Amino acid sequence: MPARLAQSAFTMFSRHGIANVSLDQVASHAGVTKGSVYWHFKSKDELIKAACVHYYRNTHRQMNAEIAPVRDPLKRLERALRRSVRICLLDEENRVFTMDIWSLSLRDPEVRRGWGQFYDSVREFYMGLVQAAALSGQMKIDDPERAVNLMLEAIEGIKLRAMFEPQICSPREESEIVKSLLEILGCGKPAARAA
Amino acid sequence: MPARLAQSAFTMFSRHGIANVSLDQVASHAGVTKGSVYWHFKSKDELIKAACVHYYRNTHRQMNAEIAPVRDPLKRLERALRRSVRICLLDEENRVFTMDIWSLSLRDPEVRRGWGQFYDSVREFYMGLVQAAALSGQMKIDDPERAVNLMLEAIEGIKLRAMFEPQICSPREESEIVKSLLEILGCGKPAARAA
DNA sequence: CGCGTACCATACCGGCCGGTATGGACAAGT
DNA sequence: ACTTGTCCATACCGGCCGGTATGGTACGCG
Repeated sequence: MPARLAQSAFTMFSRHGIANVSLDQVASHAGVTKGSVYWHFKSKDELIKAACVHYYRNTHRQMNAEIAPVRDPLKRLERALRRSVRICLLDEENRVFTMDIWSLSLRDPEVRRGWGQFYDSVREFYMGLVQAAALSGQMKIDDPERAVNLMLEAIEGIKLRAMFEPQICSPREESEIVKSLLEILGCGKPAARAA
Repeated sequence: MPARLAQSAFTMFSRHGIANVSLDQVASHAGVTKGSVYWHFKSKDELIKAACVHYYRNTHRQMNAEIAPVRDPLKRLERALRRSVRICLLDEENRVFTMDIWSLSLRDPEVRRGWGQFYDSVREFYMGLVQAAALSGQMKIDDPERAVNLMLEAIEGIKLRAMFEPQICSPREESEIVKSLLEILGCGKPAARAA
């Protein structure tokens, strides 16, 4: 039941924003009442943190599932990137949730720490993919850590740009962006660098 | 007085977050009371939008002042980048305000539109700098628009990374980041691209 | 069967804050 | 001097929501 409440909290938070969701609504969505919420969590903040953990786990699970069926290192990297970009471009609920968590992180050190660890794990995830691709000789990269950091920064920026320029949320743009990210990683530049 | 209220609103919002600041506090900071606020603005949302406009204007003013004393195109670009990066790394109040505005943008189309126009102007600003540098032959760039977009995305990402990894907020990292951004723009790669 | 315990529903409180209603100070116009 | 309009202070309302207090139900256990 705690997991179910965390799930409901995440869903409602993602849909309407954390500040606009009361504990009554979360409880109602989970089929219980506020009394039950306060039995399992001692405050709204605790519930928010539980929703974050739910989000972290889900993200990792889906990301691993995305690259699982592919063996080729470069294709795995590209698949992961494509999924990240697609979420940034299209998943509006993801935007709502992450934005609110970022705002919260500014004032709640615990939330900030949790999200920071999540980012670390994402970085490690991509570092693994990049190094695998580099080992297989499919790409060459001078400073992997720095390149991955720069790429991750760009991904977050894309999420923001998608908010204010919905017109970039097309499959064509998606491919373009993925290509740009691969270029940051030192890969690609297939024809543009011809001159 | 409306300008003064907008200024006070921006200051308070930046310090404590929009949701945590009541109109009484804003009025008190400006030396008046809520009655005056509701005389000049018909709601808190209006005041928030006024604070945004204040922020846009200030940013443009300071940015232009930053590059004004320099003539060399490439140095102007680098100076602008350095300032943008520094704000992302160090200006915590800027983070608070922008985060809250981003969250608001998700639900208020008017706020979103305003911020989108602001971003457009920033892009134009950097496009001008990049094209000037390109015309002077100091850098060569295939697709300026695309490169500038990618760079701006990375800048926003840096603001986020600085939240969760305060250790990157050093002058040394600042220079590194500026160098990375210049590389995105097609400039630099001083020795790394030797191979 | 009595009893404690885990889990959940109901009812209620109280503070905060956006918004309003009202009145007063002060200047300008006639 | 009287009105009118601007600008601001004071007082107050009312809803929302986090949090609590309490009661009820089912189950396990001796």
